Formats: sequence, structure tokens, C-alpha cells
Amino acid sequence: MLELDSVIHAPNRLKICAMLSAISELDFQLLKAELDVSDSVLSKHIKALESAGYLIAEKRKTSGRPTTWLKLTAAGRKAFNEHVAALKSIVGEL
Amino acid sequence: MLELDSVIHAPNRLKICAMLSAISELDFQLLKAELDVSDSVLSKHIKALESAGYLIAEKRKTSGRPTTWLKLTAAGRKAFNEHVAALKSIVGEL
DNA sequence: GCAGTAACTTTCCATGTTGGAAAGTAAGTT
DNA sequence: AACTTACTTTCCAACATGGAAAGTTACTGC
Repeated sequence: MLELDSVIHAPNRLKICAMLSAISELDFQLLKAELDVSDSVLSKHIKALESAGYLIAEKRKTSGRPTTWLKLTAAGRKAFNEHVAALKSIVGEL
Repeated sequence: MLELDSVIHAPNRLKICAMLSAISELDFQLLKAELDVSDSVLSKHIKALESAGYLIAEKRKTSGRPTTWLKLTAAGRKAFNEHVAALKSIVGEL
């Protein structure tokens, strides 16, 4: 039985995972703009996903301001796919 | 832009809506067994969906114990379909 | 017809989540 | 050295969720 993953189910985290599932790597500012949330809120969602082992944040100090890049881990990708499968099993084909 | 409906998004209510979307009419006891929750919890979720105008509860006093039958309203069906569409737009084809 | 039980409903309470504001930190810019 | 950017953490307030227990209403049995 596929169960919904509460770490992923929260709307904003679902969106983060979906975007990272599609695009592989995104930075903090872009994600913040997409979700339209405050810095603190995004930071906490990222932390929640990191704590679950679903994503990794990497601070790159390329020229200019430091930027935090986010990407799903293999476990995060798997968890997201399973979550989507669980959604499918609940609502039928999406 | 299709938005997630927080009344429907909660796991147990998502399941209730999905079941009622597929089966049209189910009774309290069956739903309670399917969701594996307490009476009070199911009662409150039903109330939340009713308050949103998404479902109607009908108490039938056929022979034997009274049974509460639940079904989605037209608005509930629409909201559920839109919620599923929103999920699709977020995660891609389910 | 009165006790007992089934089928909820409501209240109480404890815990967890979510979100923004504000304060804090670290590093780059001027 | 002061300012700004890019977060992070702390502090709160509000709401969500869940079970237990108590309350209702209506059958059922005797």
C-alpha cells in the first residue's frame, strides 16, 4: 500500500519537490519567487526536506553573491515518485 | 491558475472525496473502516466537507439501525475535479 | 416502557504545522 | 568600516488533526 508522505504532501513542499523533480536544480531566490513565500518559510521547508534526506542545499560562491542551489537526493526523487504514485492510487489516474 | 483546495487536500478528506467521486454514495461505517479513524475524527472531516458545501449527509431510517449516507454535492464534485487538476498541474501527469 | 446499545456528535485537550516578523549570522560590496 | 544581500533561527499566533470521553438520539430486547 502506497502511503502519502507527510513531508512531501504539504502544498509548498509538494511544489518544491515537483519543480526539482522536473528541473533538477534551482536556487533559493527563484523558488521563493515561484512559491511566493517569505525567506523564513522557504528556509524552513528546505530544512524539513533536508532533514528527511530528500534534498541537498549547496552554497556556491561563484563570482558575486553566494547562491544556494537545491536539488533532490536519490531518496528524495524516490519519495516524490512514490508520493505521486500514492496520489494516483487514491484519486485514480491524474 | 488552479490552486489546491485546503479543505480537500488533507489526506483523509482527499480519500473521502476520491471514494465518493468514484462510488457516489457510501455510509459512515464503511468510510470509517476504510480510513481507519475514530468516530469523532470521521465526523469532524464530514462536517468540514459539509460546511464547505462539498457533501451532504443523509440519515436513512430504513429497517434496522439508522445509517448515515454520504455523497458529494455538485459543488463538491467540481471542487474535487479542480483539486485533482491542480495536482496534475503541479506534479505533471499523475 | 425501561435498560442497553448502536451510531453518531460534540467537547476537551494535547500535539504538530504553517506562516510571517524580527533578530541573528556570514559574506560580499562600496 | 558601513551597508547590503542571502539566508537562518527564534518568537509567536493561528489553525489543523487526532483520540478519548461525554452527550444525543433512536432502535432493540426483554
